[in-house]
Amino acid sequence: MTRRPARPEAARETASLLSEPARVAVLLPLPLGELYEYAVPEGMEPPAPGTICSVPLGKRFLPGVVWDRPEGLPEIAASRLKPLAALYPVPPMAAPLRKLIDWVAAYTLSPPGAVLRMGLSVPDALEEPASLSRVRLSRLGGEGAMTAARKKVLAVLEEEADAMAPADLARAAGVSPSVVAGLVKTGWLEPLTLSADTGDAPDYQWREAEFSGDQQAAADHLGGQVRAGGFAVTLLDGVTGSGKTEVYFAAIAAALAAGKQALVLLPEIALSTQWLHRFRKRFGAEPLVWHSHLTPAARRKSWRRVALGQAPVVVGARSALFLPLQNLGLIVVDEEHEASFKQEDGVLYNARDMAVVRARLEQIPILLASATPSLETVANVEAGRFHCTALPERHGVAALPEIAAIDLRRSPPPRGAFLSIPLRDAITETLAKGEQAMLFLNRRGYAPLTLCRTCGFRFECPHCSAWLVEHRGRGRLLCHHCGHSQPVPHACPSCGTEDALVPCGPGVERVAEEAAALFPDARLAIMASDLLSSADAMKKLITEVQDRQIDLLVGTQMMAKGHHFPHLTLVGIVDADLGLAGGDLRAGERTFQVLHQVAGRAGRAEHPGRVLMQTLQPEHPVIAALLAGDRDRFLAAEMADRRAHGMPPFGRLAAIILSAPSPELAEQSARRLARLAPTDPDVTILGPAPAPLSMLRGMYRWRFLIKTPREKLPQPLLRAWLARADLPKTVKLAVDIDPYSFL
DNA sequence: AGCACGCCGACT
DNA sequence: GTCGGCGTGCTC
Repeated sequence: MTRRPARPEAARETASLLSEPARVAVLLPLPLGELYEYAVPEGMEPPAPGTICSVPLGKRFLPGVVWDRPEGLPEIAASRLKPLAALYPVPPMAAPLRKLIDWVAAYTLSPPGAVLRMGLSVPDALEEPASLSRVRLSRLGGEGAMTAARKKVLAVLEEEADAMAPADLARAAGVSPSVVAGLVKTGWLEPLTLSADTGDAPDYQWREAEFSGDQQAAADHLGGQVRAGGFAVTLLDGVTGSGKTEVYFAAIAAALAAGKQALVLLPEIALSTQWLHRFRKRFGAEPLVWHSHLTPAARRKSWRRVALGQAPVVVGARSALFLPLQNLGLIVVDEEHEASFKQEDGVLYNARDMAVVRARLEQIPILLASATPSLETVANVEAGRFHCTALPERHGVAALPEIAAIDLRRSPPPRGAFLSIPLRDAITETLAKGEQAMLFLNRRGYAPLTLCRTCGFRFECPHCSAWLVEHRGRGRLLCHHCGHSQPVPHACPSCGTEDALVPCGPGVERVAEEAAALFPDARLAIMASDLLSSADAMKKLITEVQDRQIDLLVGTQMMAKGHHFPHLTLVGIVDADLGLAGGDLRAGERTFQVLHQVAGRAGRAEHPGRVLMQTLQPEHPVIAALLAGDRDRFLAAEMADRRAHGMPPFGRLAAIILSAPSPELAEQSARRLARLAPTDPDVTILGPAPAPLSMLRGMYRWRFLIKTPREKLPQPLLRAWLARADLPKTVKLAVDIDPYSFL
């Protein structure tokens, strides 16, 4: 280790004598793969790691973060170094977040800069807020002489805008700033104070919740963890209605009481007005909300508030994980089993898992909450790596309503229809009692396949190997993978026969059509992501359902998420087998989770509910477990199955996806890569094979699946393997560690 | 990620 | 003869 010079100036003098400027390594928010070095301008103290600065790159300027210099970073010639351009007036990125970025990069095999991009997603936010002073025309007019210069100013304001910054206004009018100042003084113009970009942190005033004994014990335990600090992972296992949210609110309160911040990750923030409402009720103020649909201005403002320490509680979707919270005391991941925590493009990471990593780097506790925990989490609890706090059901409230199967082999729906007679009868009864019913089908659109009755032609996406899905509401055929859209023609494009196109299979729109014909007096609504234009439309529909302006609700998965419909007493699952068809690794788990969640929509304390599941295979383990209401039996069976096959959580998976502009090139490249595959007795390499979606967005795809034992991380092997691959530039290679999608 | 450089088609 | 398409390569 080199000794620190007694006088820092001495070091600088030496450096300048040798004309060797100090240099720093900077991570740029680009997929560059390595750090770039910059010269520290003369007279500037070398900025510490974490400092956010602006640096020249080519002919533009980019924000970057001064990074810890890794061992063996090759020094480039001093003559090639460009100087740092400026330091941003924001607090430095703290060491745990920098380590998280490096960790996620190494784990996902992504360039660190690509990960940094998620943490520096709002370049504008690094600048000081724009001047907030503006002037506008006064309604009352003013006093004093109306000179030519003053007239020009007023004319510009009349033409151009309601309000302008004084300096801009003077420039636009071609007068000196003093003219504008004079107009303000005489009352022709009035000054405006725009809302500040940042403000004081909200003042949370929480009250203690009224807890049952078990809830209180859980809350005390979690509060103790937060006060003690240190890394600990706890599964908060509790069904809907067990008070799970209130219990973790107690942990958040403990963090706030200790002067720490809390970060809550939720799967889909847009859907959680109910969550925000509960938070507000408990804490008396809103948390800071972060998700990818924020407007640029809101993003900027929120990022600044977080960076400047004005956001004690942040709730967000997965990208909130990379926010620069400086003083974290707790992370909560609610609905931890949700597949949407897995980012499926760009850097492929699972926010739930990376949240655990952040908690470890920050040395703080993290809570994973779910009514249907993932097998990964359950296995970690069983292995003693995670703690578990289970909340028993509340007395008098059934965890799940009674679930019954309708065996479609015995009670098939009438020809061309999708609702069986028993389900129709149940809806009739429910509506007759003045109660609400819900029909669930996890498939958007009218029909998943359209074909020609005469020649058998099927509508296929021109860019993907997938059928086009008819969306009757919009009168178009859509590809659910790439967004391709085309009108539905009258004649078959292949044989030209008119009116021969028939929809095959049901989507929510078609089920709604059938229900509308069967129950013409019922007020019906469809809830699907593509039919609701905005979060507001969603909110409005939910309110209508809660106010009993809707009798019959037909919808997809988005209906299942945390909405409380007190008058809903019947849930009909139109096709319980749908999710099991693909047969991928998580099909059973996913189906169990979504159907469990949908079933939980039926009934509340005073109105017992019931669930009817249409199925062709009531004896299937997943369906049988749902019918028996036995989650733990399902988990145990699924766990045994995964263990027997060395699948996650008992083994590790990684996928390699090659995409190329032609099928030949894709196959050729895959075979070339296969020849370079490592041979390791512990490692199973499946493939190469065409991906199930062999064409996606016009690219032809082949894939490998790599399976290793739990103790053996696949990254070193993959890194070595892929480094040897020399593929044509047009072939894209993506690595998906812990894949969720097997398409 | 940008942005330039660099070779092949339709036009002022 | 140019304008411009996007393939390829570089940025400390």
